[in-house]
Amino acid sequence: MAIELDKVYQSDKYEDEIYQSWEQGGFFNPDKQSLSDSAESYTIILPPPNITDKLHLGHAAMLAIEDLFIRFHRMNGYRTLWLPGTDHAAIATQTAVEKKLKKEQGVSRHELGRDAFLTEVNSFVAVTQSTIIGQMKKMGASLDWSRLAFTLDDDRQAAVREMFCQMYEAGLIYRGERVVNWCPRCASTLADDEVEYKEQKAMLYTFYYSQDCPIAISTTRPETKLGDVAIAVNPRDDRYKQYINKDFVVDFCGVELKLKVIADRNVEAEFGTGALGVTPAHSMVDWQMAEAHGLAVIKVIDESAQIHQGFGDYSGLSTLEAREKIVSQLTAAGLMIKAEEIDNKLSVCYRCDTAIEPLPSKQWFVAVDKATERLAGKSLKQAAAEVARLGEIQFMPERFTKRYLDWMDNLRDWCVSRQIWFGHRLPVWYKGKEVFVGRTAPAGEGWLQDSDTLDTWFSSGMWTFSTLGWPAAFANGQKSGDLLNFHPTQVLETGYEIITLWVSRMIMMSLFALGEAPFNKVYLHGMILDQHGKKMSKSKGNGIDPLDMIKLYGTDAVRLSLLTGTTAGNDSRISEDRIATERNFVNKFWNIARYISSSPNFNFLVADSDINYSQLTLADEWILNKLNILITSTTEQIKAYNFSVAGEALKEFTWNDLADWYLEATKFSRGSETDKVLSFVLRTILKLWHPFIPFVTEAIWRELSAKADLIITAWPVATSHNFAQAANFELIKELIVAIRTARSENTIEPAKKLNVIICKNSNIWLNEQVSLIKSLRTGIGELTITDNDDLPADAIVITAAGLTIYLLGAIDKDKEKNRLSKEQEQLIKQISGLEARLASEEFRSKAPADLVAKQNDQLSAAKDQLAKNQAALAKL
RNA sequence: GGAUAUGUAGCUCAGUUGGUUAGAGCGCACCGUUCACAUCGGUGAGGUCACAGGUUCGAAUCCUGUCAUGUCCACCA
Repeated sequence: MAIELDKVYQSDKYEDEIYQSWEQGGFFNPDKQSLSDSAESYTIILPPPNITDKLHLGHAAMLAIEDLFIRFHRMNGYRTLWLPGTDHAAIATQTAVEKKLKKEQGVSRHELGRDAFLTEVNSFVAVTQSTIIGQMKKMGASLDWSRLAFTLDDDRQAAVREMFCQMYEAGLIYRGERVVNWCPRCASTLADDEVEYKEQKAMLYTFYYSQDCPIAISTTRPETKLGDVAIAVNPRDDRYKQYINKDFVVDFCGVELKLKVIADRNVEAEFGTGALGVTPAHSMVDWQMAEAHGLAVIKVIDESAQIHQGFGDYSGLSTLEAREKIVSQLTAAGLMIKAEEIDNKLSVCYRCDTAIEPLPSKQWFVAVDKATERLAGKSLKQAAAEVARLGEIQFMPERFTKRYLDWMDNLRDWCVSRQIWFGHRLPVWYKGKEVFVGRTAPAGEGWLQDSDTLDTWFSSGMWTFSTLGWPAAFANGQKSGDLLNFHPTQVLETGYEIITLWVSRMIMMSLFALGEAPFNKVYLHGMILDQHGKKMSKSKGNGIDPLDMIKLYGTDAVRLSLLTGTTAGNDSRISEDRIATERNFVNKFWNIARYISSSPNFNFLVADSDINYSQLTLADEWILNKLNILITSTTEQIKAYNFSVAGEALKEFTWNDLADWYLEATKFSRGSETDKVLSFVLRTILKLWHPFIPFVTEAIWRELSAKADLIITAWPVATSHNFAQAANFELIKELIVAIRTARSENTIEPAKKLNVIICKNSNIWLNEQVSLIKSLRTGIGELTITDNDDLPADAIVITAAGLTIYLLGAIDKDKEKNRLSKEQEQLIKQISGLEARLASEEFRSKAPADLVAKQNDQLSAAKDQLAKNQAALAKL
């Protein structure tokens, strides 16, 4: 029976309702699916978005890609879990709330106090979190909300404490002093990744420490020289070889320094004087040199960026004041050789842009180089590198393996303590000199918990298993429950920019906690850029809000624009035009369904086996054959993560093959099975398209069928039937295209119909196809089929599909002449090229045989064509 | 400085292990339709595949170098 659909697909009429019914149907939850016990698992843990802000197009792309993988596997019968969550993003969130409080209430976090401030943060988080979840649902993400997690909720807090204690017990977490990146404004250490560099001009001073020291040094920070313990030179620098290992005691602006001359490869002979004053307390490199050479560490600058006690007049001065004072003293004493302006990169805090002070400080570290029994005698670093080297974890695209390994090999101990309030508080308590590390507070009076919190990546590093019930689900080395069913996960899909920050930490922590990698594959997507290739950002105002686009064009259009035209690891550009184009496709798809379902004999529930293959028309065979190939290629491409290629092929089929050819053909040549074929094709492409554009496919499915829920319908399988007649429809197509082309290339009076005579020499010729050719937008008036070669001299002759076609009508002969001679030129060029190649002995001996044969055929075809062309030209 | 990627039509991008005359979408021009489609369909114009060498019977594809752009890492004392 015929079904009436709206003329235009209205996304807002369907999307929310469909999402709700999916959710209520429990289709996102693997526990609620009827699956055989042997069903393989397919798990993706969603990279948790920061709760600081609403989602942007990058998130939308991530959701679209992962949802595609998930829906595909769900339809293929996997025990499919996609687990949602959000990240507390410690520093980022704290800063956001601090700014908000300052702006709205004019108070700082210190004025509020820790508890009151955290209450503020938590209410902020509650709001943003629900916003983000709402956005994910708008994107159609089929996430299992029953397992929703937050990196700072109770379960995750318990897991983090457990992890910290286990690592401590294994000797991998220690408290130590090291030069850390200290932000004096945030009063916090920063990880190396959180430091940014800013180009600026700086003064480079070159001077002698004192009259007694023969080596001059250069520095931009003379005030730190109060803490120097050595002078480093390049071992190959002849100027200084004689001084290596000598000690100097100098009076540097009133402060006594003991300086040892050391040789170190890291010193560049070309820079400055080629000699470097070593200040272990206030420079990362210097710290490493000091460690390597067993030198003392003298702290000059304190946490508020002032000169420390014990430096006489300098104590209490700001770094800048101290610098000016030292410079003027050196100048006065005649020790200053020169002061020049140079380009310099200043390290600044990524949150507040304040200059970083490298400072020695007591911090908690994860030892990455220490061998442990938990990792069979390997260190975290070794174990994490090994899984990538052995291919247990594969990066897509592969080139990122190298980036991962390079970074991993150079990894230093990971400083995990942060001096901020929002986050996982360290499970560490102090009483005097005593230190206690434990899952709960120690018994007894007087214990004070460490006020620091953990680096946000510590908790997100545990994300794949802390969300699946660890540690409770991991007793005596045995996994149970979700952890058993869903870990390791199959694929981590994320942006390439956080390989080092996040991916590496997840690998280390999973190896430590469970002895297994957290995932098998890492699929890396590129960044979403604007149409000019620039990063989208709020300050530039070039951002596109996915929700705005969804409102205007529908979720499916947004998804499709993010899923096609991309390749793994490469950035992609997106514009509103792109999304509008995809909306047009979605609407086209809807109208295909509308057309098919409007047939009086329409029956959506026809089974594959209902189609009688012996009753098919050429067009029926052709489309079924195309569809069969499409099923196979789509399945393979998605399995290989080439979803963009799969999407392009689906679009090609749907728009060009199905809509432009098959549907048009059915208007003029309808076989007895055509209605069944139409239903079958529609049903199949709805399934194939569903992972890409879930809403419109489900909407059509529901409108046409009593049975709901395309989302859990089985993925189509190709048939082994051989559609022998399919190729003959290709010939008809070719013929029609040739007539259309000839018509469009020649000037024809608009009202005039073309009369066409086809010279028959093929056995595929069927009467039913004649009407097809006549009607299919070719503008043909009369069509004659004849065996007679004796045809009108003034006709225009074209050939296609092995037939000779005569066009009669008001045709511009000059244009036709022009066209024919142009064609002739091309043919001659082609023939000479082919002849030259085929004449070459080497080509015939070395090229594959089928290629040679193919090109031979081609040559004779081209020669035939040329003869016909010349004959036609002669007639004109 | 090291690494990595990119450079293909006016624009956005495909191009799998080397193999006919290098493709798609958008835009543009022309023709045809108004019969499922805020239309739709067809045809066409436009490319020294960044540049220069090399390997090969054959190179957009492999190798070397150069240039441009992007990104990451390290360092800048």
